[in-house]
Amino acid sequence: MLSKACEYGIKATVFLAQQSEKEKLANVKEIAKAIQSPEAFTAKVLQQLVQKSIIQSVKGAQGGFFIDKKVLKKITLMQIVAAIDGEDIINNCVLGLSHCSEKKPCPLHHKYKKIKIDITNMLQTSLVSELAVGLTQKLSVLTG
Amino acid sequence: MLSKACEYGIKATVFLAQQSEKEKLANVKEIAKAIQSPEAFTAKVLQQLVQKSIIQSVKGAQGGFFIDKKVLKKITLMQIVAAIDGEDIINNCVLGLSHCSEKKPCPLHHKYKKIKIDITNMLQTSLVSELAVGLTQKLSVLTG
DNA sequence: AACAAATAGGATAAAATTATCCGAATTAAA
DNA sequence: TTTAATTCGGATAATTTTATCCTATTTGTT
Repeated sequence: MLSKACEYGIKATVFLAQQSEKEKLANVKEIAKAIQSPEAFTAKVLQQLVQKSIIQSVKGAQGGFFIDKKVLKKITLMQIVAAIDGEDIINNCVLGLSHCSEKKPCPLHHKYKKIKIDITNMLQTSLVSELAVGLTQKLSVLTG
Repeated sequence: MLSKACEYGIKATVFLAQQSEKEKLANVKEIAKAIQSPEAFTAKVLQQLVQKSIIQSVKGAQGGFFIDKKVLKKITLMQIVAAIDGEDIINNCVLGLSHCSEKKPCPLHHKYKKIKIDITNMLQTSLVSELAVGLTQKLSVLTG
């Protein structure tokens, strides 16, 4: 469903959102520890998110990553997924047909349609900030 | 979501169901052509399905694959997915946590719960025979 | 009996994904 | 000004997935 890179990206962003609420930077080492992910690989994912302006970075000693407070409340999961995995998850046919459509549907098209819409909705309406609140309130976890 | 192998497996089985209704065998070449998949790789997938007794094979000249009429009407997509990809799609956490649960949920757990149930239902209630009927009636296609 | 058409299955190759390593650039702190 | 911490980005490696190739075996047909 989601690539490992994307899973890391989502978890890292939620963690960063939590830190940014406290006006804190977090560096790769802290992030990788918080989400139990390989450090170097996580660094690559963070780079992608910086390039797409979803998160921001500060170079040099005492540097790290953070999320701009102005945009923090508007970041959706869809933005992260699109940045890392692209929009395949929303566009692609469940059986891999290139031109699956209402007119020329694959055998599973109609049965899968609603699921795809639900996934799209989940990604588009889930705010990173909201997930971070749940984390802070210990209603959810990033590891285990 | 589904691996390529699994996509081929589902399409091949639906095609075979269609052929088996007509009491026809189909060999790898015919199947691969019908579902536009690489022949040798498709052969491997078919082998897996034979091993799990989802389809049957006839060796030697004029041989090929078919589905036993007695079980044809009972084969679900879940059986095929489980045979090829395993049950990860049903069991795994959307963010990759090993022990994601109601008690210790990942940040997306509750939002993803219903989707996972819907996917499970789709796979468990979709009969290969039913999908084959749609194909025969030209309500759906396996290629494109 | 010989041949040709098939599946079975092991070995190998190619491609994609995941992961690591290292050097350059940046910047705060000593 | 030097040093240390850090991101950036390129190169490389490991693993998994996808795909191909080849040989043995089976079996219908000639």
